[in-house]
Amino acid sequence: MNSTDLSQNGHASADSAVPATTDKTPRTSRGRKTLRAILDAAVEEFGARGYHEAAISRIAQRAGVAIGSFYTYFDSKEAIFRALVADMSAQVRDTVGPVILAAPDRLSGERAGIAAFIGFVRENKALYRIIDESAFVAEDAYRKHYLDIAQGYAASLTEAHGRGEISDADMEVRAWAIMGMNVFLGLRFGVWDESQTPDAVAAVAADLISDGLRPR
Amino acid sequence: MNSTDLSQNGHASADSAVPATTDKTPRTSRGRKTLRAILDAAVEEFGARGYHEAAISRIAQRAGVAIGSFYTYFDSKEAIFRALVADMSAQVRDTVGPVILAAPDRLSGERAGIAAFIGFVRENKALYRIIDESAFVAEDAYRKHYLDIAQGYAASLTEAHGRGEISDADMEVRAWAIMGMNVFLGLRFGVWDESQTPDAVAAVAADLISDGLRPR
DNA sequence: CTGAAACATGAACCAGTATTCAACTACGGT
DNA sequence: ACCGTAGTTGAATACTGGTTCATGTTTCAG
Repeated sequence: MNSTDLSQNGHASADSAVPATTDKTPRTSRGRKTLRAILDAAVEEFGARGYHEAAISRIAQRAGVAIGSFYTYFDSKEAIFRALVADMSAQVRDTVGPVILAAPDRLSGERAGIAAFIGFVRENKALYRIIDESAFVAEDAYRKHYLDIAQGYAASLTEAHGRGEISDADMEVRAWAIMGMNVFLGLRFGVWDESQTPDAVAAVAADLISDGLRPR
Repeated sequence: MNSTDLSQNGHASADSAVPATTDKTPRTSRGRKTLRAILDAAVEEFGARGYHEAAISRIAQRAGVAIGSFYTYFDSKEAIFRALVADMSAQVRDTVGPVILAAPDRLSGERAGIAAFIGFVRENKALYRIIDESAFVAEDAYRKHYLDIAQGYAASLTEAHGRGEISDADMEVRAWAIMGMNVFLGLRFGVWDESQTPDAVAAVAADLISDGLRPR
């Protein structure tokens, strides 16, 4: 269910006379198992109730541990939330990115990417409740998430242009435009309503991205 | 700064043996002035700190009234937030909609619409902190906002297709795609960074919508 | 086996703040 | 000028839930 480190001490501190932010990484396998349980419970809880309605006590309960144990692994409610944001962010990139690159050309890649994203969303409904809500809870993490994706996206669009696969224009603006498209389609046709197949939605969207609205 | 009713009693109740939800609409000009002050203060407070960090006491302070006065006009924190969501929602529609329709044809309308939206966002930075956060505070209001816009958008796209101005495809998907585009561009180039002109961004986005990425 | 480090426990603490309410003042029609 | 209604006030109330901590248990290297 997760993929990256999930550590909260982003900066691996070496110097430390004062106990710094005590390292909370588990050292035994029992610890790792408990951490995993807390993390999974947190995704459920935040996903179901959102950040502010979510309660540490309830996360602990879902995980089957005492409240105190939560604080053995995380410094605060915000800390675990940030860890989840970083993790989900990586998951999205690791899931959708490769799909786009694997396509024979950029235009078909876009289509596959949208379908993959919608599919991912359906399997991970908590995504919006975590990443999007981070805009109001941990704005820096939110910005980093989209800025990182947009940057990578713009770079690969520029490459595609170099290969003559797409026309020229400001790739950053395009990256943000396409990203927004994906996010909204994911919300509407991934979270709110699953009556259409991801492929059907992706086909329409990819067509829009490829050829625009202008009649043939 | 506002535009619609802002009443919280959406359903104008006529029958009422029990004082129902006491009508809080101001009756005197003094009352209207105070309400206005509270509303403006609330936009500031919510805009600056987000829903949960915002405090009624602080809104009252900003408005220069006592806490009790707040409750003379609103039943709760959520009530005023919902009123603001509805109001901003209407403002966006009333600002951007006409711009699109005023254009000679749909494609140039899209461009003008995007520019208008980014411009609006720059003048109303609290927009995202209110409408987007409503997804986590008053989800029904959030859904209504986007569902309403998308519906109107899809309908007008269908008309444009009828006039032969745009190609055929699922207009609802297209509406959501374009809406997402706008929202993200507004956030990135309206709220986060104003180094580019709305027109420049709109030009790139409109070009994408009109002709797609495919090279000429 | 053994002791120190890891880990677990949950009652108690505490800070923040939404909401209430009883007393008071200004307004506007007559 | 007078009175009922609208509006104002802010201290007190009530409650929620994040965080701490002293105590107890498990793990594991030596």
